[in-house]
Amino acid sequence: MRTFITIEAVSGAARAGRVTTSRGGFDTPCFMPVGTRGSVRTLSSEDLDALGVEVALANTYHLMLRPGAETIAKLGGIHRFESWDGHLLTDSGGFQVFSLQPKVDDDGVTFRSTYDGSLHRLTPESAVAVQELIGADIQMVLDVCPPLPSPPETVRLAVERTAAWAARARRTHGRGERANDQALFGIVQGGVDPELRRESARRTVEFGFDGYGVGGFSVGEPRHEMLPALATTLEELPEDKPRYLMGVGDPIGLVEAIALGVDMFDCVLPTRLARHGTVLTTAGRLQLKNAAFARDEGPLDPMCGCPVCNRWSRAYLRHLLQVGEPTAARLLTLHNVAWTLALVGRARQAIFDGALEGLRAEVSAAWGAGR
RNA sequence: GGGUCGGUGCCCGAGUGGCCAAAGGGAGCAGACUGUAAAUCUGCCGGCUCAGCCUUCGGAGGUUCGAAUCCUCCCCGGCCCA
Repeated sequence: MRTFITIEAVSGAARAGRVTTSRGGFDTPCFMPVGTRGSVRTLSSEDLDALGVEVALANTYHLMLRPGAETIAKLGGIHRFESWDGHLLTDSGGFQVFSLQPKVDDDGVTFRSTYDGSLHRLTPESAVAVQELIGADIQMVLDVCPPLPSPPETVRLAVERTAAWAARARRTHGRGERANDQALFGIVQGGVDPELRRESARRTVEFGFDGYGVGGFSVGEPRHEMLPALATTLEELPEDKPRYLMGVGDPIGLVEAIALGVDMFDCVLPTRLARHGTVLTTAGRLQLKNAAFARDEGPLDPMCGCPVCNRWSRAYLRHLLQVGEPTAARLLTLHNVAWTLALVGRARQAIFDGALEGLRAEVSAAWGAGR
């Protein structure tokens, strides 16, 4: 089946539609809460169901090390393993190229396991093979993601290698037993140079992927440098394929990118902030640890209808945080994910209603100065 | 009653003549976090009219140019003996 179709363009560049995969459809724009080991850490698959998460993201890097792709395959694949019926996207491990500072050469990457220090190798071909074994619905090609700022030649090299690796991944994909049910996304690089982005996008599109990831952002660059480069990228990506901005998840970033036409996002920010006590609200970020909330009986966000806001007070949740209860991390994660999902849902509706500008203004006002 | 070890900043706990307002934890306060090595990291944390001064290391005296550190007595704990 392995087909991806975005329904119709609505309201100029911004679109809202439905992507179809072998597991059914999901709405776009959509947000994927990111989990290190295949789940969202403090949340279970059951929680994700309850929250209405459409696509979950798992990390190839971790799964190939523990429990190992072969083990997951033996156990019937990642969906069965995690008891997750929704869509599942695996990151190729390319981000580790950036965050774990491994050795990168023309053929692939070598890195050390953060579990036991052992050496491992990932190539465009093996990354695809591992993801097929895991059984992800949507797989990402192995790419090179340099930090920003980086010298022009570094960004250039990342674009070249990513393109070469895309070609190799494309050739490899589909050879596995279940590969026909699985989609493969290419990834665009190019730093904050709009024209290099354009070039990278064009070259990636030539390989004819099922969807396109936009990587290399959210690595330290200011928003005013990201958006122009993102804009030219999107101009080159086909409108009938999902466009996936990797690693962006702050409220302004989400809404601005959606306005430019992005369909999918993933980000650790909502879950990490939650674990550290920062709460996403309609009025902006809220540092729940602040003493000011010790006796605040109100909900985290009066405008939020999530299960946490419906039941517990800021005072209680802050207390859990102060005494180090793991429940605090879980409850706040539940809220932050629900809140982010609701924001993206509002954006989706706003596109249909032609009211995206209003939402942009609202989010910009609440989250303006900070990030 | 005798012996012995000890009483340090909100708490725990280093320090045993100057480099000590006093290590290090914890707590508290504030902040960061964007394809998760991150339940992590950073800053502040006696007071003030703040490159200096004042008040602090159980209490009171004393030795010394100078003491949380040495001496004397006292108060309070732990342990051992009676």
